[in-house]
Amino acid sequence: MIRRPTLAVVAEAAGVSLKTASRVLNGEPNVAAATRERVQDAATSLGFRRNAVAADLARGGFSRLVGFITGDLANQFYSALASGIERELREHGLQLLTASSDEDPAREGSLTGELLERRVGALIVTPAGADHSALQAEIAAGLTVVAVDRPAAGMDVDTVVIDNRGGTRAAVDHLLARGHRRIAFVGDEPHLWTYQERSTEFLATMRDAGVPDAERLHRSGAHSVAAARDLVVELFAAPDPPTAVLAANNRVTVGTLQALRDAPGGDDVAVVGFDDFELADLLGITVVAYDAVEMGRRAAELAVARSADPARPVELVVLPTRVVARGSGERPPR
Amino acid sequence: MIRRPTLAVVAEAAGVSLKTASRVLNGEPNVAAATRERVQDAATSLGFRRNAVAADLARGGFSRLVGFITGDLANQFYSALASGIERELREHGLQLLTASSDEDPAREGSLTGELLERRVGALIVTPAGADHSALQAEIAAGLTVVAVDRPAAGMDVDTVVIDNRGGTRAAVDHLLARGHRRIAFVGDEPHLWTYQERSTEFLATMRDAGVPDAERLHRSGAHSVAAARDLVVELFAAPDPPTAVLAANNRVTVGTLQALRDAPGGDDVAVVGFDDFELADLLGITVVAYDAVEMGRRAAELAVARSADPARPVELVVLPTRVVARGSGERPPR
DNA sequence: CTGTTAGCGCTTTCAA
DNA sequence: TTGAAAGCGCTAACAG
Repeated sequence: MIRRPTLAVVAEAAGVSLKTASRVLNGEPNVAAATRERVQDAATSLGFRRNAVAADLARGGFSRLVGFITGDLANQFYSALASGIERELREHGLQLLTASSDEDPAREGSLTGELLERRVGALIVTPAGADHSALQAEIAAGLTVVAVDRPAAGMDVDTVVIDNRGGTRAAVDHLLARGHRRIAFVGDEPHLWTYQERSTEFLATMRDAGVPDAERLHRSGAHSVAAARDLVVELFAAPDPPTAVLAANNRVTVGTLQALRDAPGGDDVAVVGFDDFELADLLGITVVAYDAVEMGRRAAELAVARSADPARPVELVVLPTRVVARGSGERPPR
Repeated sequence: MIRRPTLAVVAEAAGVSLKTASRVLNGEPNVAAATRERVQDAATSLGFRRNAVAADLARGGFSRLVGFITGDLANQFYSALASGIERELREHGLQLLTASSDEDPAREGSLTGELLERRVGALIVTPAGADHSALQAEIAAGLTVVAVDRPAAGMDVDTVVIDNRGGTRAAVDHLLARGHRRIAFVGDEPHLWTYQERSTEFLATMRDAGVPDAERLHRSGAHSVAAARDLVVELFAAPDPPTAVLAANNRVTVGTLQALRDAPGGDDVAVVGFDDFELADLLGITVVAYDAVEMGRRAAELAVARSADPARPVELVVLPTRVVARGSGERPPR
């Protein structure tokens, strides 16, 4: 492997000291124009490329990298986050280091370790585990941590989430306004924070509307499309079935649609799904939508802000949601 | 910001030399068990965390980072690639640095530069631009480059692609076998390599089947869902319309479905789409599918292999595709 | 089995 | 406006 020219080589070629070359290549002021030009020429002709590894080491402290630890990069939602994060970081000359935890808390821990070894200046996390005590120590040592999509249990860090409660309430109101009373709620695993928010608000909204016994049509545990489908099939096999379904996330929505497609009269059931998805438009599915890319961008923004000013107050950003009516949610009760 | 303990501090606390501490913490052999334990204890009690930045610099050459430059991380397909890459890299103790080019060649260039400054050991690229001459010099300097999804024009590097031609032929044969002759092809921008492969093979397969004038129903330029929809509407407004459509990628497939939904008799038209997508199953769309995560994994594998042995012959990996019949592609011609 | 001595390529005082 | 010298925290010979 061919050696790359170092700053020293460039300096020598330009007939200046190492420091002067450094000044020029970093765009620092106080260099004579002629000198500047000489250095620049030498650098380009030698094919010089600064070594960011060495630069970060010499500067001490943190590297110009930011880590993002997430459940599964292949997941539409997380990759939208990553995209927003990366874009914002780039504006600030930072680079993004991504790592997938597969939603496994143990793995989340080891990934955190690896990123810390790389001396990331900030860590953006979609917290999977419940115990982040290890991170606490790091925060004390000056590490910036930002939680995105859900809060980090027991940690007082900057956080970006969407308005889960408001979105849920809007969705339920949307259905109530069209005359539905027997509205089913189908949610993911109960230990998930987003589930809890949505579930709680569903029940509260129903109660506020004076609908008794909303729990009867309230289900959880639909972590996969298949599980959601089964749950919905079951709901419609029972007496006094729902006339509308609020699917608490996009996987549940798909499962619900599968179940309704095969059920007699399934076409008449109103459906509102939480989370937008690519073909919801084509399928005419009414959803509670929000901007995941923006969510990532805001998280990165917070990370940058805190790195710059560690003393600033901890911030909680709540992004809005909106109901996008596409047909499925506007059907009247049978 | 609190200072982190360095190796020297750990060594001192354990009463050994710096090098011995280094040996223990890197799991190198030839250390007495007692010493090992002493060092390990000191490290944990001090909360030591090795500095990968310093380690990489000391080792010289490349860092243990691999860069991935891609069109748009928010895109389902690219994020699947990223996911596969990241997983494979982790197996080898490497970390992934991602960057989105927005399919802009200029941006691709500057991102390349930034990653090179970080001294990435390899660069995995979905080449957007046509001119990679800058990269050529880097390859000569020992950089490993792997192209994924499409070849890098004019560069002789390891490459992972899918069998675009085989997939196209299989799709066309699938339709021909059901009696279709008036088969339309709707493709993306003609300058895209994948378009060219699919387009060419479509025409060749039609010719081989003895279908004259296949060009009549052959269209390109559908870079967005809307453009695809318009193109399909147009095809069906003309006399002697197709009885089947081969949509050359998933965006085109969606546009095609939108157009057919609104067209009289659109339900009878057979549709096969290139690229699988999340709800194809629910919608009953027959597609040419392949494994994007695996594609990423293979690319990372090649990157690792070449870094280990720069002299190995350049490899071209062609991943298989398969037709997944779900209904839309099995309709007979009217 | 363990330690000593040089750097890696850059930034950063502090002088000149 | 420019330069000299001292590290950043670690690895890598090479000795003992």
